[in-house]
Amino acid sequence: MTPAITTSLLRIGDFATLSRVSVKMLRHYDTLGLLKPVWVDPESHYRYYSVEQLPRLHQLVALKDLGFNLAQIARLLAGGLDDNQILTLLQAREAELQADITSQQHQLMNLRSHIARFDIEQLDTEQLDAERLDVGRSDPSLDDAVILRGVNTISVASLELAPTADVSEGFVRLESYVSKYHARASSAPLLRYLDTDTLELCVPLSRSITGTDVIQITRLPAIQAASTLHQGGYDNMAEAYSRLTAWLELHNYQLAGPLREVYLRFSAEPIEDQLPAAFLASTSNDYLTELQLPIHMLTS
Amino acid sequence: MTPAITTSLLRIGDFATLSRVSVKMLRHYDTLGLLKPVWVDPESHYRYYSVEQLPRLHQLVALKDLGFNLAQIARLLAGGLDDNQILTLLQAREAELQADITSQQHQLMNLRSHIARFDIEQLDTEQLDAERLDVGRSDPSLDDAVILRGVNTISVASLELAPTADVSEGFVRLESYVSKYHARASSAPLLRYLDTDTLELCVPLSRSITGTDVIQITRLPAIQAASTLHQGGYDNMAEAYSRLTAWLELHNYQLAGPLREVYLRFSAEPIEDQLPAAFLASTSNDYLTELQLPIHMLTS
DNA sequence: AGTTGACTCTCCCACGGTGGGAGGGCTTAG
DNA sequence: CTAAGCCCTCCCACCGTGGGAGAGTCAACT
Repeated sequence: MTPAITTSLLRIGDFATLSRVSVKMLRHYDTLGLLKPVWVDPESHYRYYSVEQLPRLHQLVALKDLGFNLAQIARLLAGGLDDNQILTLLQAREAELQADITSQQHQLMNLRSHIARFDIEQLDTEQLDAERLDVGRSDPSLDDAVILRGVNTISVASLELAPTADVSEGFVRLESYVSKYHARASSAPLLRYLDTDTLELCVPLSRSITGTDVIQITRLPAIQAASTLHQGGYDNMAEAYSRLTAWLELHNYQLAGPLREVYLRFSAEPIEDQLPAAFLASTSNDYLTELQLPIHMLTS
Repeated sequence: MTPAITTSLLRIGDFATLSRVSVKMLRHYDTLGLLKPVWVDPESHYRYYSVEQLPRLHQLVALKDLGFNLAQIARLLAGGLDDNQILTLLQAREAELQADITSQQHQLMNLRSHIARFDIEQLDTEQLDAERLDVGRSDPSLDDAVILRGVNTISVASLELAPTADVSEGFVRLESYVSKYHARASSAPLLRYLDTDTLELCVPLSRSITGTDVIQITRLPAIQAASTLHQGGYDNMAEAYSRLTAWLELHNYQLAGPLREVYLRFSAEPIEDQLPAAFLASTSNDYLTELQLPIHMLTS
């Protein structure tokens, strides 16, 4: 009983049929060195495979189905990795996949709240036909002025003030303090409404510096925020605020932190003229302010 | 109070800073017609944007975050779609996303069962060191011979037999019946163990034909299957079977239907010689059989 | 032995969203 | 007027997959 298995050679098409992997891909795996044919005719360059290669190919496909890319599969199939290394790769992939799923679930919830909004509008339609004909109406699908966006953590120098205090004087103090250290990051200054009798002015930092009694160095947390823009002077921002709160209710989100006003374009005080020019506006018509309302997504 | 808003024009870099979208992408959106600058200098070709364009850009980004591609976004932003059309698009995207998530969750469970297997092995290692040194051992990460794969529905002509009956005679009957109709699909014939005293022989069909009293035309359901290959004659397939069942236990899956034997390479009876040559083997050493064990994934 | 049809070879291109870089023009502050 | 920093267009790369052109090869049937 010698195990004299003399398997016949398969041409690439037959091997493709057997393995249910396309000819194109087999050739690709060959050039990548993932699965070389057992024999290649030196004259015709025809690739010849053997059934013994099916298990390896199936491993390859299985790894692909786990979401590894071909480079990673090459490393895994090459062997020479001990169990711990393999385990690490698997776990890394697990974490990645986990993260992907979470982010897609967020997408899905987001999408559903948009769809829900349509359903509400359709109900309205039935009841409020008369009114609607007059009103005309903005495009309902594309939240005209409010968007949901992620905001990263920001290192800032901050200063707390009473609501009655002079805000721009506070910013001047902050900017001049930060500029002494040459630590000004080139992003927009902002303000947070910590509670009804505290404002917090923030100026982004490019590196860590030390604070003072009143000027604190902190990191603002990353948030998901409902965001809207207000263009023009600061006297009429009520509209933007009501847009935000209406959106919040409609989409069924919950407040998750202090509101932020981000000053995207504004008038520079003399002391602030080291700021990136992109942020400077010449007239109050050009002022641009982003309102960010931090939210939790309700896991419905 | 005329609304004479005369906004200044922004160069692409400033607009990119404000919108947090890269310059590259702004140019790309321009060429795709998704967001044209309000003005382009005809001499220098410099693009000039206005802050009024930010809301549109933010809509664009929001849609991108919902997973729409740029072509779809173009359609959505172009306007001219009524509510129902938009709703349809949103729902289509919802379904797609839902499907993606499901498939990724399958991936994740699959991945976890591989990881779990490692943990088990590491436990074994502590307890069974002595033995293991002798045994040598196959690579544990890449289930050497068993893979998990999806199998699509297959239209087949089928014939039920008792386990004692002559299988190859049954296949001859099936193949000759099917070939009369020229309805043979070019994939491998298979057998299902319906219960302890019924075998079902199946021959894939390329189109629907009518059956007879004993030859039935059906569709095999799509399954997830643990799959392994057996090479050689049919007298010693026990090893392959035990591989499968061991794998099943190890990975904590549940049986979800009758086992299938797929005859990937075998000896052709004369009557069957219309079969694709890829399936024909000349010696029993070249026989190739795939065992498919349909499984449910346990939602752990 | 030659023809024919099916198969295979290599090489190039495309997708989509994003970024890198080269080579050259434009603007604006000093 | 110069230098630095913008901006322009055009090309290339990623990654996994497939399409197609043009040429060569194999096997089966006259």
